[in-house]
Amino acid sequence: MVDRDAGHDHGHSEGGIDDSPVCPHGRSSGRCSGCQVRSISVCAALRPDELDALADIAVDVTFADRAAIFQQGETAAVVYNIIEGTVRLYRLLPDGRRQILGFLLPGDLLWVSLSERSSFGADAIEPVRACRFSREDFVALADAKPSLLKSLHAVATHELSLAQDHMVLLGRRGAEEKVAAFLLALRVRLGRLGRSQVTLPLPMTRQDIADYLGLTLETVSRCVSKLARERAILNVPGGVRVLDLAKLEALAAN
Amino acid sequence: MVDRDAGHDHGHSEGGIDDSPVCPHGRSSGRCSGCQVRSISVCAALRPDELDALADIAVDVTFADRAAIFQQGETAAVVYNIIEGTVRLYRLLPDGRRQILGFLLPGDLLWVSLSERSSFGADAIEPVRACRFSREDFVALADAKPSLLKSLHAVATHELSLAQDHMVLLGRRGAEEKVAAFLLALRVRLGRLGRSQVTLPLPMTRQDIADYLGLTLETVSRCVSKLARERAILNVPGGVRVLDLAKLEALAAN
DNA sequence: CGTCAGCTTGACTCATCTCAACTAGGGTGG
DNA sequence: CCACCCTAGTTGAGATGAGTCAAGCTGACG
Repeated sequence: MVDRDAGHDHGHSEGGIDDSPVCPHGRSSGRCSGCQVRSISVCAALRPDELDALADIAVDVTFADRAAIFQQGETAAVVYNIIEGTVRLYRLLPDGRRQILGFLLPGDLLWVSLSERSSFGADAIEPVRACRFSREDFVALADAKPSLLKSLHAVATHELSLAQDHMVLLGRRGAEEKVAAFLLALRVRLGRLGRSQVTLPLPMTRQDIADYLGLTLETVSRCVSKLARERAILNVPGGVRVLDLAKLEALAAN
Repeated sequence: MVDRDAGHDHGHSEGGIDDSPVCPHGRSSGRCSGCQVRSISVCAALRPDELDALADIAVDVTFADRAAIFQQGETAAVVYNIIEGTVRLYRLLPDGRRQILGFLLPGDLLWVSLSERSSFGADAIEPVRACRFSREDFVALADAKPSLLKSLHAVATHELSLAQDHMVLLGRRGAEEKVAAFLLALRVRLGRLGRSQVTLPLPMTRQDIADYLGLTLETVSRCVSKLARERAILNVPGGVRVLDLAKLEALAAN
């Protein structure tokens, strides 16, 4: 439990590389409207003119693989909308134990609990492109556009529901069940993004999965091997292929 | 894992006993403003005139000890504001395993994830008094009063943060640590309600605590006994007295 | 070609679960 | 009023799932 996944030690690199506006000083129309994740993110709630207002306060940023987006305890007054790549959210205990709270995929919103210091950290686990808003701008826009605020609320409610799923998983499921449920949930989310339902990319390490599921990396590895041995999945480089969906679903027990 | 806590079998009793408005057909002024939990609930965000609007759509209801407030899967189009008593929120797996998602205390908001079918159930674990709103009324009011909507959003954000605490607890803490952390968190919440910080009432059963912490009731019992043996707490009927706060905090390790 | 991070696998340990017996308090009905 | 029952809680002894420690594998990269 001590020299666990040194990934976040790469931190402080403040991965922002490209900090220029999407289309510097350009006209707004069409910027957000061409966004590939708009239809599945908060922005979907906005009318075209509101979208332009949003585009005016948006900055396109990228983070390198393993870059820290922000750290637990930091007061980051920003909101990100993930466009591409995967982000892990985590919370650290004082003694170094880590719990991964969730993985963010394109279309997901990453907000630092408005104005307080963040209770969690976030880093990129593959190259990430995101849309950044300053907290003030974003809040001002939300104040002005009730539809955005309602949409935000819907997002928060949805996240709460995901958090509840996660609690059940952590508190009341066995190791094998956890792994199966994790893969199935990922499958569904990728499906909603229009990605393959069969070959699941796993950009996170075993340690990440373990910290997400409340297990050790060895246990995760053993469970994955077991699933592969039983021909429920097939290990492929960088991910996993679902061979027997029904068997996986039976193992996940819901 | 089969005949666990039969409490929710008492269900379907639909505990609503007193369904009459707070002050039937009466004038509104002063109803909500005299509410003992107003200052700590969503309602705190409202101006006096808005409070009157709220009072007009509020219905005072009570639930008997062990009564189901609503059940998982049910489409309950309501929002409750807890005034008195304790409520447990739970989620059931198909095979009967239960995870308690949280305990609601006076001032907490109980909403059924607006308009969808509820992914969790709720029941009273002692006599409960609550303020009920129909979903439509509540949403309409939130639409009309942005301050209420923002307040709601703040509540959701706060709950998300609590859920994250809970995930860390479930995924990365040992049994003793879990029990200590549970007692400390309860202490803080009761403190905010102006209740004793020393004698903590525990209206929930050991099984409830176990299902909240992801343990078995025997393990909870053993941990409580151990804490008592070490003079960190003292078992008193219906609850627990905190003897050595520092020791408890050390055990909870945060 | 050597190194290193990520992953796998095995052997053993240990925390927690399971099963079971027992105690205490409260309510009920004969 | 007492005998009984029922729920909640406690405690012990033994079983077991997951953790720990350790060795070895593999592919990427300098």
